[in-house]
Amino acid sequence: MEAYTRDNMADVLRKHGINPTHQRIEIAFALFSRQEHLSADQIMAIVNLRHSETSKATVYNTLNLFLQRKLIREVIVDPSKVFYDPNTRPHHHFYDVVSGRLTDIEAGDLTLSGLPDLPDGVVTEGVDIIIRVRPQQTQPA
Amino acid sequence: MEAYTRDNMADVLRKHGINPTHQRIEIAFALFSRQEHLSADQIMAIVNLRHSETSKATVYNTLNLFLQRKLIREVIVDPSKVFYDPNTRPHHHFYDVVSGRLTDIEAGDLTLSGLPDLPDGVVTEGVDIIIRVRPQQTQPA
DNA sequence: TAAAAAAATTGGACGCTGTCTAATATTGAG
DNA sequence: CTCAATATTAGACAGCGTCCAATTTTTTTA
Repeated sequence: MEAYTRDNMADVLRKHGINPTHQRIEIAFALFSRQEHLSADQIMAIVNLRHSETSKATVYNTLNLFLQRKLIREVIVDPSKVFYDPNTRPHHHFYDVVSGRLTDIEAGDLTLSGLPDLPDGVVTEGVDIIIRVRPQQTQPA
Repeated sequence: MEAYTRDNMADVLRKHGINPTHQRIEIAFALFSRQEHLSADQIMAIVNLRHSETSKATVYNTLNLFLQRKLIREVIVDPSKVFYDPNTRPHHHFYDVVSGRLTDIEAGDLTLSGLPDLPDGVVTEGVDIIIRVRPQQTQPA
């Protein structure tokens, strides 16, 4: 899988049982071609750059559909908005609390030990690890 | 430090450089006496149980002040609301995605190894680890 | 203590993110 | 092509959190 084109995005959608409509292809293409963490409003802005063709409702419908079908993940780090992440391999995040920028940490090398047993009757759905960072700076007094 | 009373909450506030007003004491008492993760609206409900005396603006002002002064922490797990956590010792969380319940994981026993170096020019502000769990259940087809 | 200054609180308007609904448009099957 | 199923839409709406200017409370000063 080298380049992301609108055509192979359609295939990816089909493989996940999603009917590839224009809007869905554009939204998927926005996320996958950039390989970035984007918020819903950023995605809407990108998709409507040339001519407005996708409504807010469709952006949210589509992102939630992609989430359900596990085509993308959501990243909850900012209290005011969700980010959508086209990388579904196991990984974690640096979060720059000043700029709001998210950076991936590959999960490969990373181990978490000493976790207590899960409470009874529950199963793990996922593990989110977020390293919050800020630009090093001479602190104001 | 055994019991949390309104009187010793005032001391705690003073120790953190916060002027202990009625409203601030009630809000701190709500969080510390319960040792639970509460959202702003839950805190407002608790504080106004007997007679309404604290406005929404004050609840938010106060929680943000407590955060600044590092009296409490915020926990960002639910896209729709922030939880406030009176436990500032290093620890992490189980989050039941169905009930929304948060449970502490003491950081003591827990180690994270294999972290890549920080990006240049940034310093760590904190590490959040969230284990998302759901009640074990025969899955509907 | 009284008077003045500083700090905190307030209601309500507001903005933003995300959901919902009912109407319309598009798609796909036969 | 026709019909049914699916997707999209605009706009109303709801919830969380912020902001503002006016008021109240607290602290300072004398």
